[in-house]
Amino acid sequence: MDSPTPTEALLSAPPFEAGDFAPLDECERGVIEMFVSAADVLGFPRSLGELYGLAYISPQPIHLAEVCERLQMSKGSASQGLRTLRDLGALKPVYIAGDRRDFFQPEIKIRVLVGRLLAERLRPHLDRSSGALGALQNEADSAVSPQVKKFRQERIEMLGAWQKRISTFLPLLQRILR
Amino acid sequence: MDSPTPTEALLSAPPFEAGDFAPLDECERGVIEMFVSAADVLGFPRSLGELYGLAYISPQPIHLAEVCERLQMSKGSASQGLRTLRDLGALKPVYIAGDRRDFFQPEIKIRVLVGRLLAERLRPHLDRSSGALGALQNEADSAVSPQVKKFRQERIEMLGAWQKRISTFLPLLQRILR
DNA sequence: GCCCGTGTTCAAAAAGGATTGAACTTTCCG
DNA sequence: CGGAAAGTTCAATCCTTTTTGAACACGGGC
Repeated sequence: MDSPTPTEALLSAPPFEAGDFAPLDECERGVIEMFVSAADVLGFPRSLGELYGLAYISPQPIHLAEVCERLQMSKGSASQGLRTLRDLGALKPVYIAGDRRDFFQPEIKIRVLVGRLLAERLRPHLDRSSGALGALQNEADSAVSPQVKKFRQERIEMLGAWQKRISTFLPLLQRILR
Repeated sequence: MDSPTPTEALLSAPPFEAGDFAPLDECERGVIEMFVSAADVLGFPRSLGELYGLAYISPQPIHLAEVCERLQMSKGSASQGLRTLRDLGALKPVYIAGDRRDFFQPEIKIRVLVGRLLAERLRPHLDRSSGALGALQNEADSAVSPQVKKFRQERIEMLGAWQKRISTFLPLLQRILR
């Protein structure tokens, strides 16, 4: 597989082994780039942005072999990435009769995407810290001086207020993103 | 500075060189831990969480030497971290007459904090991608088949709608967080 | 001028994540 | 029962970010 005809070498420009899937065109690359950038903003690895981006701009459901070749990504990375996105609810499995491969379509309802994201990211943090807050209140009581004690109580109380605010804001956000 | 009396050695437990500032107590550690966790959620380095957390729970403005010793952080890290947080608007410089050191207090208005964060993180991405969207529309026009062309136009249009939605949502968020 | 306190810079080291690739499992089909 | 196709797993590797530490700048005060 290392001896393409001169014509092939010129036409199928990309210098990697030939395969069954077309290389990305300009438009696909552009869309994927935007999702990579978005993934970056959200602190997700680049590969997740690529995977979702490809799914988003693909008229047909995508599958492992396709993304490996078109995104030039290892099978391991693609497999894990697809699973992560499925667990996140960003990619939905699509059953195709008579085909053993696992196909995926993107979830495109922004409300669902954001909801899952918040549940996955923010919830755990909120839960952890709201649990810790009570203990902190007690710690503050054993402060060195009365002034410091009062200051700490205020600050910790404010922390609680922030959390409550955020907690009440999340459902509201869900409703807004309809 | 390496020969404390036996009593000192036992009382000032922590096994690092003695200094001018008290080690963190339980309460301070707990609060800082929460901000470290929050920094993690937001994708900021741990040290930024520590710095802001210490500032938040400190009745007095903090300064470089103090954070180095109390957080066991190198001068370089602390210096850069303080600057980053100042640039982000999360820490405010405090001038103290007759003292050459740079003191900082935390910004505690959540509206300001969130505003700066969005401006810093989301804006650049939104600007970049809204610029790219136009070009993508054109790319889509040169699609292979009419079906694909239509599909791509729809998807890219939806991308634009998402962005617009987010853009209009940000000012609203600002008003909600009052 | 010289020294000391304060803070910055930046090359190098360390740490932490992401990616790879090869071995492995499972399932289907002949 | 093979064997091929599809997917998973995970230790090793790679890469990016963070942190360190030492050298450097700056600014008074003596």
